[in-house]
Amino acid sequence: MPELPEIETIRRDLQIELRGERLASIEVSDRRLMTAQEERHWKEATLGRTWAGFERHGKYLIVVLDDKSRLVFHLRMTGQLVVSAGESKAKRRLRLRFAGGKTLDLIDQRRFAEVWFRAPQEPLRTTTPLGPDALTGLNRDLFLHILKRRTTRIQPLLMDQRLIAGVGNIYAQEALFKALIRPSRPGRRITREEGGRLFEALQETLRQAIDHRGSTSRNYRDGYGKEGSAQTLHAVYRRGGKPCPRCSTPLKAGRIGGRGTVYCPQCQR
DNA sequence: ATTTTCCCCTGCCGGC
DNA sequence: TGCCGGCAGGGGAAAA
Repeated sequence: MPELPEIETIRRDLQIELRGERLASIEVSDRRLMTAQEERHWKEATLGRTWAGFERHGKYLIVVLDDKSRLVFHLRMTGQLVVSAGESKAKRRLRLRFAGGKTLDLIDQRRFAEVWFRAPQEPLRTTTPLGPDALTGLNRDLFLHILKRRTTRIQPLLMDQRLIAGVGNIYAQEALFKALIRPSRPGRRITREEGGRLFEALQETLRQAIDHRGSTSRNYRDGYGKEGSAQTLHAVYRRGGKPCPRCSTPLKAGRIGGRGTVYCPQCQR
């Protein structure tokens, strides 16, 4: 569910709410999240530590503690990180309490979210090596270089975290619509002009979504537990059969790489 | 090498 | 109203 704009929104919220806060307690209520041994290790290493930095790479959220150790979060499909002033009855997999009285809950309907602890000098070791961040690590030339000579279709290519980090199904579809390119086009068949257009479309799509605090179609919530409004901008995502906002032709729904995709057969070539 | 299928989970939605 | 299959935004492993 959450892609780059959603994680960025949560990152900013947590930075405002939790920077300088000291971790006072850890309650794990889903053993699938970490073993008892890992929980002991977390407590030993992080209790009493101050939360100093809030970073993001792609869809990973990275909290830096005062000793430079890090807590790494990946929310997968339905994870939420929600700060509350004190009490909250939310069903959660993890609850962190801070000395100042605030609470951070990891809420996660489908229980796919993951968390890791990383010691100060330890590499991040994300599950796969990540490509450059789609917002902060890309430029036009690098983007064109990534597309060049790749036979893979453009939509799964945009979503491949090893190549570009942060883009998921929603924003890949929206950027392709904005750039008037079909999701099924092989990367190598994208011209320089189209590639430049797609790069700009992707940047704009991500920035606008951040400005709207992310897309809530179902599960996503920001760091305060509130919905985003970027879903109001969606032109194609989950709109199969509905009229294209540009030409009114019915949008076409299909599957690419085992994932749903929607595009305008008239506008996107 | 690339692409598809299946799986990890839970809940929702549409169709019957 | 109730049941059931299909589907969901992530991502990895295994199979094709």
